[in-house]
Amino acid sequence: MDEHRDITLAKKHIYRMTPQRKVILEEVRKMNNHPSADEIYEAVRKKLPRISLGTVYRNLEILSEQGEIQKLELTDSVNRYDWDTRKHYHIRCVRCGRVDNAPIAPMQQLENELYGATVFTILGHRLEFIGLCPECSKKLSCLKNNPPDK
Amino acid sequence: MDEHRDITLAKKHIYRMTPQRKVILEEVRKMNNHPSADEIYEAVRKKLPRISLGTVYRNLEILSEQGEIQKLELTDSVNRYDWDTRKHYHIRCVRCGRVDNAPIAPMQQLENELYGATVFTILGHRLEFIGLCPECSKKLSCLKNNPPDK
DNA sequence: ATGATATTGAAAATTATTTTATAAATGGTG
DNA sequence: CACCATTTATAAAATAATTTTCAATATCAT
Repeated sequence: MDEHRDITLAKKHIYRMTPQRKVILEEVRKMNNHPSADEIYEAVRKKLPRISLGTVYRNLEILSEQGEIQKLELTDSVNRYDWDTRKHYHIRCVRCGRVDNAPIAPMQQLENELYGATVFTILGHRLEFIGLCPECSKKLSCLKNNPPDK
Repeated sequence: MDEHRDITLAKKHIYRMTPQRKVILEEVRKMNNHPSADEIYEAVRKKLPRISLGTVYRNLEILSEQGEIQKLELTDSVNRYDWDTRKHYHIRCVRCGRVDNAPIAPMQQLENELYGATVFTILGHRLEFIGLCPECSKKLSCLKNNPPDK
């Protein structure tokens, strides 16, 4: 409900490097599939069995705030995380949720097109492609020839 | 967690026109500010005081499935609804959540650029601009000259 | 009017995420 | 090294948006 940003100009938090934070970062950097917090939790648990999910969430937030990782807020129910902090777009499978990078260069000029045409001050944009991964495409075309309900 | 789409080819539901559904549609058509389910609920309640929030959610889903309205899944915690079902982009204020239409034409050719460059079958794309509405811009520039914490 | 089934209201369930409280760990300083 | 102000971890509870359940109607093609 209240998702308004914190606008205080308070002094920056000084973060400490903890074993938990280090392992979380290492694990995210090993994952190439844009994992969710829960998937990262499961991976980290193998190294630190007593870690709590809350710690994972908190550290993912801190790490993305620090620019160590990128938080992907896709039009999906779950947020995903990416070790690659460079600007790039994504493509998401509507059926299974798989997320790949979209091989297309970021288009900053999109924002320029709005200049003067809106009363808003533009800060950025978000572009996400929706599609079907090869596996789901295949399953769906099978279903089409052979519907499950006769 | 399980947000995979229903892929059954079962026979289409036959929807009935209820007073509730009709009032919900009428109210959304009156609103120009991309209202959330809760805002629609409040508006509808003035006409039908005994309606439940669940009914509003259920009908908004049905109405958007039927193409009577458009469901906007922005990178916001709440979904919004739009009486205008034509393809268009939006710009959202990061601070207060206000959503305006983005005065820029839909770019279908964006999807073509991915053709052959990804293993996905492209179904669509989503483009959302992030910014500050005039009111929030003003408040922020005041804060800059006069920070709340000395 | 009748009957099959879609729909409602109210409440409970779900899901992802955030917050709280208490205890423990960290790292700069004397 | 010991002290100490914080930051952080854990576990559990809280939150918030949305969905589901279920028993009681309402709808509409026949």
